[in-house]
Amino acid sequence: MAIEKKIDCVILGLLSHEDLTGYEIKKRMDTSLKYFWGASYGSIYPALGDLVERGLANKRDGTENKRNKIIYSITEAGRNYLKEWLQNPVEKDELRYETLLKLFFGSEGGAVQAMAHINAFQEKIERELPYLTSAANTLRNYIDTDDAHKYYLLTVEFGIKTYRAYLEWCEEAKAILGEENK
Amino acid sequence: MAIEKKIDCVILGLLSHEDLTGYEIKKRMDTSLKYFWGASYGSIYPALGDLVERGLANKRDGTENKRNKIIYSITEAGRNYLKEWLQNPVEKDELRYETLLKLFFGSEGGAVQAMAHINAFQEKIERELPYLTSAANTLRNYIDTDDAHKYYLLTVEFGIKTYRAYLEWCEEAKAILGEENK
DNA sequence: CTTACCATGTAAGGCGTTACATGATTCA
DNA sequence: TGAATCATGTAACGCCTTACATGGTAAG
Repeated sequence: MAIEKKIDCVILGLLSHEDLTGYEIKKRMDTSLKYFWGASYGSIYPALGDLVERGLANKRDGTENKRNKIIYSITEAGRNYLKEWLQNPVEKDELRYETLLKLFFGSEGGAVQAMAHINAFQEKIERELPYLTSAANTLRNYIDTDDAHKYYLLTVEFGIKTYRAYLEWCEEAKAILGEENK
Repeated sequence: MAIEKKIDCVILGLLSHEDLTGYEIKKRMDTSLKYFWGASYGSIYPALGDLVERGLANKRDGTENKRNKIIYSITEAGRNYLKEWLQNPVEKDELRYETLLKLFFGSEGGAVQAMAHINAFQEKIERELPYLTSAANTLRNYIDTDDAHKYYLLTVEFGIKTYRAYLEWCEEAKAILGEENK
């Protein structure tokens, strides 16, 4: 009943679906998980070594024509560990919106500056939203081939819904700020 | 053009509106800012000392009938520092949704368990949303008394919009998961 | 031939939480 | 009188990012 380290759980979660290298794990984080989680190599590789040491994962050599490769897979113990974490209630969801922070103190910088932050935020969201909608479409097509797809879809839908709410807010926020500039 | 530490900026931002004690700063974080930022005493008090040392804030004794109290105020240098940070583009908005993480790996734990996580999330949001809407109403009433209120309102509206999107998603997510249970 | 990508890892250092330690006051 | 709130702070420790270090391969 130890307090599970999140990085371990993320990695085990990914390994529960397929065997992966550290590099591939990082890629998954930068694509599928990037909308709600992140990690760097500096935490992934040490965590992988740790997982093997604790018997929660196995490593094997997967070198292909001289390209160095270590493939990790989940063990029975690892799967149990993952399941236990999954069972426990969520401890906390953490947000750190620097954009909101700058806006909260916006009166110090003025409306023009605040507007610029909102625009930058809006552009970022508009740039990323298409990836989410196309991911959702792909997942919907394969929803019956693997149970896991359904769960992926859930998280993607979460992203889509919140991103759309963000965009609505951007328009409203700019309207509120715009009024005083007349 | 140093890379500003966020905790410094938050504190200076709060001090830019009014003089505060460390305790009061923590309270602001736990109420007005809690929807998009957080900090503990263990980071606030050391940061305050640091700010004073660097000439960005002043401290004075504010002891009232034996109750120990140190009141901090922002200096001119502090205000400039804050303004510079406010000017710079946002570096990153960070989310760490443990709920989404557990859902992403939900196929390992099954629909019932996933549903429980969604329900817990939903209840938390439903519990907090009323505070946001009432804060928004209050702010709208005082919108003309202080320019800063407008910016506070912006962040509260962000919370309201995203929270409503969360709730919509909860219903949809449960519907998707519910189908397979028939 | 050079850019981008594949691939693994370490070291230093920053940042921040948790837990602890202490004590006054207010209110029921 | 006990609980909640006001009030300040430190120490240990954990976790993670950034930057560095290295080298192979594929594609244009």
